[in-house]
Amino acid sequence: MPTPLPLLATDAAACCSPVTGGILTVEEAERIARTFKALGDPTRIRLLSLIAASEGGEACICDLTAPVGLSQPTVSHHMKLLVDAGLATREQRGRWAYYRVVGETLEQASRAIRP
Amino acid sequence: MPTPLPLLATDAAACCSPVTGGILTVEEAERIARTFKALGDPTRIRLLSLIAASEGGEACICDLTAPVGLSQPTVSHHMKLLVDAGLATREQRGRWAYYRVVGETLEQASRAIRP
DNA sequence: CGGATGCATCGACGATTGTCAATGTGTCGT
DNA sequence: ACGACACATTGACAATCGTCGATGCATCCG
Repeated sequence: MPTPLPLLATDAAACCSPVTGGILTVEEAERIARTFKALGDPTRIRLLSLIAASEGGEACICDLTAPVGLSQPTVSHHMKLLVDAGLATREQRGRWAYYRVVGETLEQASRAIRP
Repeated sequence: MPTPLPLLATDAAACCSPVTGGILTVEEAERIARTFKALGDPTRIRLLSLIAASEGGEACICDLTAPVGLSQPTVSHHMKLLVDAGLATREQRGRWAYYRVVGETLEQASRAIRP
């Protein structure tokens, strides 16, 4: 079977014009800025890094509070922002909430500022 | 000659660990977040896009105020932030201040979040 | 059932941000 | 030299943000 349907392989790439690829509309600029705003805090950058480096690529809040040195509510707050921005996912399993990094969103953001 | 000295060919790449490439130090996270903070505003995203799309890849404040629909001091303020973040350069020529996008910084930021 | 655990939400606080009008600074043309 | 121009800086304001302690809401275990 010869790789049947590439089809929308470059889907994520086609969806968004890069910053340096022509004048962006206000809506496009707002969408792009929303993602980078979520990335514009050292604690959140650190949280993404910690989750990505965790076993199985996932971590719960209890694994994250100590490394970042902040209170549990604050970490929960940051994780909510990351989830809202599409940079992380949340999955409740029993008492714990497991977070994962969404590579697709990171790649999309990365592509948006590739010069 | 068998590709004599690659050496520092990947210099810009080697300078900064990516977010998903291991646990970042606080300093690295702060450096990365500083850049994305500057990119986390729709007006600034739009300004970069406008400058990059301008003739010669440069633009003065007077070219930018009308498209973004903000006052001249506000545009000056945003451009100062972009320059401070290393995302733009400023060159005074006569009465005008010409701004350009710094592709290297964009690429570095892009690389930092490549999953 | 009852206590303990993991997390989210709420309310509050100081700090930062985006915006503007007014003003200051340097440069050009007449 | 003087007015006009392009831009930066200042001061002020409302809005947003990052943080915490206190509290609420599930879920698990004995």
